[in-house]
Amino acid sequence: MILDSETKAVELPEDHGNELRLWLRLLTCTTLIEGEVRSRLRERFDVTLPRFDLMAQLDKAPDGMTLSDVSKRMMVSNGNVTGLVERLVESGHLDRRTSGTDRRVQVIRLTKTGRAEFRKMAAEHETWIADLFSDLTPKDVRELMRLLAKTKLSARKSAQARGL
Amino acid sequence: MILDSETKAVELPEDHGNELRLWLRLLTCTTLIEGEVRSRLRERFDVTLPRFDLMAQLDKAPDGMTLSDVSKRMMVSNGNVTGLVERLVESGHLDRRTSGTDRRVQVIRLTKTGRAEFRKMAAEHETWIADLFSDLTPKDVRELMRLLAKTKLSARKSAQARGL
DNA sequence: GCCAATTACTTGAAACCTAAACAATTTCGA
DNA sequence: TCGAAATTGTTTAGGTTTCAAGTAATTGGC
Repeated sequence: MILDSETKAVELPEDHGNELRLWLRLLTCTTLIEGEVRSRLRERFDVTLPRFDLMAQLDKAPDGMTLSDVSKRMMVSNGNVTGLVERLVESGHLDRRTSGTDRRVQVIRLTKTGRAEFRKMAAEHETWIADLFSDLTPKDVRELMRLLAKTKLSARKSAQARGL
Repeated sequence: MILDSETKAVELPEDHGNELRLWLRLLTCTTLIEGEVRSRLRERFDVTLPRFDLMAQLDKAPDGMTLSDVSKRMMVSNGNVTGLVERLVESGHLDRRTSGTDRRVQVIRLTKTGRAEFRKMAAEHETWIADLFSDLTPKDVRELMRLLAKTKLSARKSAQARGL
């Protein structure tokens, strides 16, 4: 099948080992940090990471969010959010009500208790993250931000291209 | 409580916003790519990501691995591996036997079928990854590798420090 | 040789997660 | 205005995941 190595009109198995190694390293970093945060959250506040993440989204939206918004922001499935919200309403951290203008829509927001509790956790959480990244110089951080932004765009583009 | 802003012998709430934003971006990238890989694996080969990951570990170890090895490498809990292996043995992808020298130890390896199937998936998987990262230049890739290596060390150190 | 500590793995409960099918509601074109 | 299409959220089934507690086997100090 290899007929023309000049014009590249053939299917040579190119070497993508570097990209693969990069992906594995990216995954390792994330898993490592995520696991550490997860275990500290449980140990210190007896809360799970998904709950913390959901509350973090809501803390940034004083007027509340719809379940779809949350689902998109957190990049998790609809059904997942339903269950997560269910448990957080149950525990008194979230308030949930049907939208006045669209009866399909559920608007959720943090309760007073939920917000206070989250703020306490968030403050400590931020120091954990700073500590986990503490060997990086400010320049490293800037450079990583830049390269990850580029990565994000690249991945989104590729995912988008497949979607159609 | 703030008495001495010169010697820094006080607890000022420092700003770690940049590290936090970096972490969120890192998480976004990983989630994005992982979700894409997950959905392509399902669509193309009807296999889940955890199964693919486990098989990938075993493909690199022709003589097999113990469950503990797998658990450490994949950074998941022991109990998780037990169930995962269970299902892969059931489906004929894995072979599992008790070690001859230590009857607590289970050694697992890919079956012939399992290996063949994995190799097919892996080849395609590699092109997906290359595509997802395709907007990065070789220099970007090198630079990311370097910075992520540094990040990994930093995080490991911080996690280690807490562990004792 | 004995027994306490460690190691390897399994089990069980609860939570998390996805994909797919579904019901309710809204939107919008003809 | 009517009805098809799209949107929002729930439900269901099947996996994945953690943590904690438990069992079995080995190791090492005495």
